[in-house]
Amino acid sequence: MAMKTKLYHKLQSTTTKNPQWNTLLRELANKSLFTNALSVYLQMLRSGAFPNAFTFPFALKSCAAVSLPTTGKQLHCHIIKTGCLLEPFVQTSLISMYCKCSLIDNARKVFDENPQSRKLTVCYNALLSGYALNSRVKDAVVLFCEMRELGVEINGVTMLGLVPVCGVPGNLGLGMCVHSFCVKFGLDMDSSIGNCLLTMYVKTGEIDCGRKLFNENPRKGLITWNAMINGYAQNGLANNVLELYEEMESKGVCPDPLTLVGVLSSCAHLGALSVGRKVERKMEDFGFGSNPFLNNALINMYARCGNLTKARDIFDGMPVKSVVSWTAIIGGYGMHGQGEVAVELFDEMIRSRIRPDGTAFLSVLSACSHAGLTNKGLNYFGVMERKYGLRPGAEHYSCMVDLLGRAGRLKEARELIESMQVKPDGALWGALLGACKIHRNVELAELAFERVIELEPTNTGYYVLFSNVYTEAGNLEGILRVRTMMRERKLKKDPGCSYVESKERVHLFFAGDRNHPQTNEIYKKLDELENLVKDLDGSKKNDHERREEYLDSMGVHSEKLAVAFSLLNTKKETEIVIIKNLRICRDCHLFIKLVSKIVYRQFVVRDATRFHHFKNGFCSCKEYW
DNA sequence: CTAGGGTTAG
Repeated sequence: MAMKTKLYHKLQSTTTKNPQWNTLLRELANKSLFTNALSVYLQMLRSGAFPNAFTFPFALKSCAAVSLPTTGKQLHCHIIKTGCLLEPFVQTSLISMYCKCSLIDNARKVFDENPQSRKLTVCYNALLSGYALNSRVKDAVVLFCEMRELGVEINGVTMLGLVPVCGVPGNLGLGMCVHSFCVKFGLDMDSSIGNCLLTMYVKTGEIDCGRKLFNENPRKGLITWNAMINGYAQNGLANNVLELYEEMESKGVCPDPLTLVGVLSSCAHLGALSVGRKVERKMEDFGFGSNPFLNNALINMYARCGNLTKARDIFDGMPVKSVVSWTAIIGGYGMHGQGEVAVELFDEMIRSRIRPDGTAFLSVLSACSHAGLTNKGLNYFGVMERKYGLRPGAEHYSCMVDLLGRAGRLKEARELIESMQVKPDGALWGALLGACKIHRNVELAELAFERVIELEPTNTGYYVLFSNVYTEAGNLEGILRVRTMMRERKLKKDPGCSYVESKERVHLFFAGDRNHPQTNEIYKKLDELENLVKDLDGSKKNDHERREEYLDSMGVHSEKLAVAFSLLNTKKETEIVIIKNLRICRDCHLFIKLVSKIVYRQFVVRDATRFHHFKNGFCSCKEYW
């Protein structure tokens, strides 16, 4: 009897206290102070107060936000003990928490074990968004069909869960089907769903469909602009990004960090340093200076635009460096041939207990391959799977083939290809083909070429590369065969070009180009340079190199024009961005290297091959000749 | 006093 009274009193006192605890918890959770909210929850338990159906949603939300699955499971136990599981609010939060902690099977179990879930739209919505989060396309679709069969009400939030599921390449059919559902339910005019559909289209690569939705949207919000800008950015349409960003500013829409991330990433692709600098200033004006996403994007932008010092400063100044920050700076050093620094940084990252992921490994492998650190690269490649359980993807294999191939270890490169589990892609055979060109292995080049054009039949760069293998072997018949092949397939080599950014403008050159207003000056300068270079390096050349030089002096490569232009118009280290089908040729590389020795000027050469979207003519100030 | 949702970096 005494016990009963004691318990009764305790319950009495705690029930009166509960609302206070709950209020505190709610306030913290709403202010995104999730860790604090969770410690308040623990304090509450210690003080003897009982959590109730009003407590759990906030505790679960906090748990989901900071992704603490263990705490989440404990909460689940408390919910069962207090008998709150049947509360719809609690149940939904619980499902959502498991989804956000990537414990989707636990979420499903909660859903299945409580028959009333199947009557509640909110429970379905929580689970559906969980499938979306974990990209379980099929499960999401099945769940949606089940809702329709059972006649569960479908609302806007349901579609917000379902639409992003379709945002994977190759799922356009499904995406359009879901889009038509939105129209059918009259939900497509909802601004959130409109944004979601837009994102879905750009993620499937249907950028034009996305743009159509964007244009048709009468009430574009910040998120709409961001979705379109980042959609362009993710599809490599950097010039469209800058154009749209300008339009956005002219309409007086204020950017947020997400906008600027997309813009910076496009500046990085284009080498548009001056626009990038403007964005950096804007970032500071708006007080986004310490946003980690933006700082990572800035590191990448400066690194790709050749200013490694600045990139390093930003990196060093970041109080918390994520694996993305490390990858950006490692990639930056790798890109500029400073493989040793890249490797050191990678090791330092591991020492500071940041776990590398696939992309981080890719950056260090590529750094090794460019700097000729073959054995280091092989070592990392081994560690990647053995120690970190990361299965190498096709891109890692391409990098390794490049690494081995450049070092002349063609046999090993070939063996690696034969041993790999993933399906080889074009880049992989292309890397082998490139290596065959360097090391003059015609036989293996023929095999690599055969494979690469099966996968990328319209990539003219590979035809040219292969024909150069024959050129070097003096095989005229081979050259002719490749040319015929190109003609039959109606392939024309895209003209390569190079550009230099100067005074807010992009100055673009094609080979033999005479369109630039300063053409005469540029050619005069180039002539001067060619002579200087010949004098400097003429003595120690073998016949082969002499012949190449001769062939080279026949053509005015776009790189050379860019170098001459930059000497005439810019004062400091200049970045020359090269857009060719494959990569800068050896001769131009040599030319630039020698010129920089003669004139004591650094040139940063960046190959933007994969991002050439110049067809619409980007220029940072919209003037373009 | 309570649940489900849209746009970011390497």
